[in-house]
Amino acid sequence: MIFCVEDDTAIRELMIYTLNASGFETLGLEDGPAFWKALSERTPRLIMLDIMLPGENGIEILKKLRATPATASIPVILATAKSTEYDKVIGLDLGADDYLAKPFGMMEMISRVKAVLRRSAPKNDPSVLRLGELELNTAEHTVLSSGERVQLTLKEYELLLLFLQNPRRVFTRDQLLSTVWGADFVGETRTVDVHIGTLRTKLGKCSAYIETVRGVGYRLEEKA
Amino acid sequence: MIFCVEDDTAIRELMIYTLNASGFETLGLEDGPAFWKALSERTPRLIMLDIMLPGENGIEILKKLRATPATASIPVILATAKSTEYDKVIGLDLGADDYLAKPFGMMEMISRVKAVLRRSAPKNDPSVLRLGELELNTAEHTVLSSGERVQLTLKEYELLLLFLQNPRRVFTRDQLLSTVWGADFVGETRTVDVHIGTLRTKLGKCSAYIETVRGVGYRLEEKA
DNA sequence: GCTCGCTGTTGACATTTTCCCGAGATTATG
DNA sequence: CATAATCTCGGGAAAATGTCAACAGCGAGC
Repeated sequence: MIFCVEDDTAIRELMIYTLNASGFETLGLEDGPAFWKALSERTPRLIMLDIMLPGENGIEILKKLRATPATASIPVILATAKSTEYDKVIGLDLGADDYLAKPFGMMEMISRVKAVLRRSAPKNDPSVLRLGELELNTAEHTVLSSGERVQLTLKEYELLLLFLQNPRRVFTRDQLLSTVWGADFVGETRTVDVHIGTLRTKLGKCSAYIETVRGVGYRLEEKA
Repeated sequence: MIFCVEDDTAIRELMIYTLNASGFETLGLEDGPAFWKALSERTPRLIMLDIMLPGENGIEILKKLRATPATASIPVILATAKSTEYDKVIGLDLGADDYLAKPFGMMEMISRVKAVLRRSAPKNDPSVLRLGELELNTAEHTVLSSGERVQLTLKEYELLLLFLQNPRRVFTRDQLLSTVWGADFVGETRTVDVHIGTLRTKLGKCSAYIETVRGVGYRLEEKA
């Protein structure tokens, strides 16, 4: 998820359209209040931040972000029409990760977005999959249920990974067997039941997320 | 140490002068051969790379740098007079960390250098790595476990270094082999087990930090 | 040039953990 | 309430890992 903070609707829509077309889920925000509200609900991988905003300007927002530990490491690309060198210096010394001077081409924007994401990948993108209170980290191979670390065996982990990669999708036992165990696996479909069982036990509270679809298979879904 | 690769002597001297004045030790190189020779003797924290060079151009140099594990993570700032969007795209997509279009001001250059160094600092800089009661000093090539000096062999040291540089991250045996032993190593993955074993023995108390992830590999983590 | 000692590698074997399957218990559905 | 599907339990099998010891390669020092 990328946040795009830009007050000019036409530019914002163009940016969002382009980012989406490049495969980035994007949320457009038109000013400071909208941005802070969105930030309280989710954490973006990257923030495109216009300096010239009505009310609170981009520089102030960037300062606050950097001063807060929880948001200090979110990459920020500053975008603005004030392309004098002075402003570039100010922006970069505040800890912006990159800078775009208007008018900028959409191709360049995408390139810079990719470059910044690539740089920050090792730190900020530990490949975390989340659903409700469930969290799975592929880099660390760890799973948290309601914030608590859960020890899973390989098969349990791979099952959960598959479910988290395809939330709400129903998998038959055969599909699970061929995906997790391998296409050449020969054995009972009961094996799946057993592992689902142990997985549920270990997940505790979050076990409710794993839903049995009678006569079909299983599905992962966040319960209200 | 910053490498400044630029064929125009006047510009190169100006850049070196400014970087030095800002407290950065700088080495100027005028072309590809001079650069590769210098690189073989020392590893810079940052490379300022002109795209337009006689002979081997900057893009080619950047490609080679990124393709070699030992140099892949050295930050590179591309500098060039070819400020068309096309070239920016090429440069950034190749993994340049930033881009300077000539003519650029020296203030902006310094700002970008600082910004890039700040971003890469956490990865490239520290000479002392710590995790819980474990301490590794890359400058002295020493390791302390619970305050006591531990004598490690080269492979053990390099394994521990890799783990400390990526705490909590899981490495498969193959990843460890290709990173520590080299991509061209041919041999059993068992070798890793044995070294992990000796490493654990030597680390004493801190051996508990090295966690086995069954079916996957190993991970370094501080236990609660 | 030779030996000694250390590092790194490998195979064999021990140990631990995970996995699979059968069968009875339990639950949803109509 | 009957039926079919699913859940659960425990033992034995299989796989992964830990450990040990032998051997090769290399450099230091004599």
